[in-house]
Amino acid sequence: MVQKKRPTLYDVAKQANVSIATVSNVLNNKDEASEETIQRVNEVIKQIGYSRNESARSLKRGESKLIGLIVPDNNPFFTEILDGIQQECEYYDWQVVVANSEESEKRQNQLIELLSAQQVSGIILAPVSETLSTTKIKANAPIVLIDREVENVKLPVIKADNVDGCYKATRKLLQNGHKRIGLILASPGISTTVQRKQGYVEALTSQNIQIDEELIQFGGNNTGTKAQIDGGYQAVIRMMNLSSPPTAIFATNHLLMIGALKAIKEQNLSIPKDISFIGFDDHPWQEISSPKLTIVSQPAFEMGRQAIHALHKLKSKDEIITTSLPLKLVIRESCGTA
Amino acid sequence: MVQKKRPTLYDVAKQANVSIATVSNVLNNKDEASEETIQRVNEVIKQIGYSRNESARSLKRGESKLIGLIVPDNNPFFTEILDGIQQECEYYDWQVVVANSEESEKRQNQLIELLSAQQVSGIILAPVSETLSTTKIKANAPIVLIDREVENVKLPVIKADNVDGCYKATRKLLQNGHKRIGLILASPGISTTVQRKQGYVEALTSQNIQIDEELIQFGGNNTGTKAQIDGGYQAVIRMMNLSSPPTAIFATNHLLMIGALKAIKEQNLSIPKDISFIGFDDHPWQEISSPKLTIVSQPAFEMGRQAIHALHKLKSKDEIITTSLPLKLVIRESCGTA
DNA sequence: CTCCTTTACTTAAACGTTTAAGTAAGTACT
DNA sequence: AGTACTTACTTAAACGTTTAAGTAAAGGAG
Repeated sequence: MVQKKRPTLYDVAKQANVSIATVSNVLNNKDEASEETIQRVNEVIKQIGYSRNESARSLKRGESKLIGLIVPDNNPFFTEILDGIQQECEYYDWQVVVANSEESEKRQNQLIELLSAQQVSGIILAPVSETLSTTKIKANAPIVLIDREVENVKLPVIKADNVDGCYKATRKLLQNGHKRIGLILASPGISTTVQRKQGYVEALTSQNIQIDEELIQFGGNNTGTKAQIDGGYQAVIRMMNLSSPPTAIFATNHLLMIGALKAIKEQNLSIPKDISFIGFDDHPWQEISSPKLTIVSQPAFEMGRQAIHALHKLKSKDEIITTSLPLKLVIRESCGTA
Repeated sequence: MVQKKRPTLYDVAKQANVSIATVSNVLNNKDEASEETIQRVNEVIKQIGYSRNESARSLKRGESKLIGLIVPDNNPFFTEILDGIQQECEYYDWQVVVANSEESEKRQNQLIELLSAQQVSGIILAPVSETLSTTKIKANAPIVLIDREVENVKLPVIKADNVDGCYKATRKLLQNGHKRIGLILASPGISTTVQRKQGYVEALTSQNIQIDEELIQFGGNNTGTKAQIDGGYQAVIRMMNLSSPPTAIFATNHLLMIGALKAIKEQNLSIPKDISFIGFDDHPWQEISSPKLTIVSQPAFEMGRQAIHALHKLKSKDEIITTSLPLKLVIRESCGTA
């Protein structure tokens, strides 16, 4: 694979009869060259097809034009976040390196290292654990947390208002007369789980309904699409086997929801006649599901955008922005009355 | 944002009482140091937490440990490809920069430039147009095409066997007695569209059935999820308004399929009783759709893996690998008899 | 006319690696 | 003992930028 050598500042400088410093100044709009020279240099650049060697620049500057994104998996929620990040990065002329921690803290910390070694300008991190080892947050790039928070760590975080979103969903079911509402949660160790449970609990207690721990099932101790779906499936099976099964179910993430719906279908229960249902995350296929599902919808794209925004503020003004974006309850056809 | 300066080779060298060259050799397993020195250097590295400045290395080597992935959008198919790419990159110690061309050739070529400037070791490209401008394939990084091919370009390409896959799907419908089969295609300008149409045409002509161009509808001239879904929707509407509407429909990508199903539902047609249906791409939610859909399934993850493999072969042996992976027809419940 | 400032540059060092070339000591062979 | 090879290093240059410091010429103020 023979690759032509890319032209350098020297090539441009020679052709334009100036020093490399001048070319560099022109490239960086330093306004220290005459209009005429700027013109000439730019012409040569275009003519010989010069573009900057970013490795050299990064070396000198101590910072590349890359930002890192670390997600625990590539599910559609994080893909939508990536979308938002990419759009916003365009403005800052950043490129995104995506890495997958696979819900492993060890891997996550390796990735922070690897990205730091690339001299990334910043890292957007959806952390896997509740506690980020303090050694690691000294990574040599600024970090913004997304989706999930960690305790005792002073970092910007862009998250959804899980408590409120799940409060609203649960209240909706309560308003429809449900008293026994099954809650399906993901892994206990992450902040979103804690907060989603909290919203559920607050809604019930505000109506003086006792919490029945049997109705709260964790379905996401394992990683991987299949495992998560199965977690949701098993959670429903367990609930429906209770002496007094729920009349409504709230699944608090997308994969859990799919598994839950599968179990409901297999049990020959019809939504919303036999059981009411609220799911999580809106996706195109829901337009054709029947019944159309009432869901809690997350502003994933916007979260991505805001994360970049927060990263920029952190870098330029040392400002720590923490944003909690509202969750929307999209009411469709899956909630009946008890 | 005060960042501690990262330790360099010098820091390691000083502490270990050797020259930076020796440290470098140890780091790169050059086997030119005594066992004792290797030990000592490695200890110092761990102790002071040294890790290589990849910008400096890239500058010297003329190549970074990054590879670029350019996709036309972030739909789940490409996300699964990314998954495969990431898994395989682990082995080569590469990281992935993902960029979105938004189906724009201009943007795509900009991105090739930008990635080249990052000194990427290679680029995996799902090209937007049938013809890649020849100037551009001279990018200073080796390129492997994925999913789509372009004419007259000698590059490795990892694709699905679209002709065969769509032949099989169409034949299935023919075997079930359907004679008027509606085909919904994406944008005419990409190779996958051409090939999927070809598979359909071959299946029909092998049964001596005349092609009715009215039954071949393009739904994907526009970019964006909504637009694609709408394209599938409109395609069905147009078909069903024909004097002699189809008795079966084959939608050749995921978003088109969702739109098509939406239209079918709105027309109060029931699958497979009133109309038979074959879709594209398998995703978790299909487990809970009713009826369960017969679909053509793409090995996206494997395509990602193979792309990295092909890239490596291209770089190390200058070998141009072209792979056409089989498409699988997953038969479920959406095909009835005519 | 002299001095000062501004403009439009140039020079050269530095960023942190890799690597070719050099070296000094030890071992092996004749 | 002399030569040749091996081992285990070191030295120094180079990769392509950015940028602080320097400079020469022109313009303006007094």
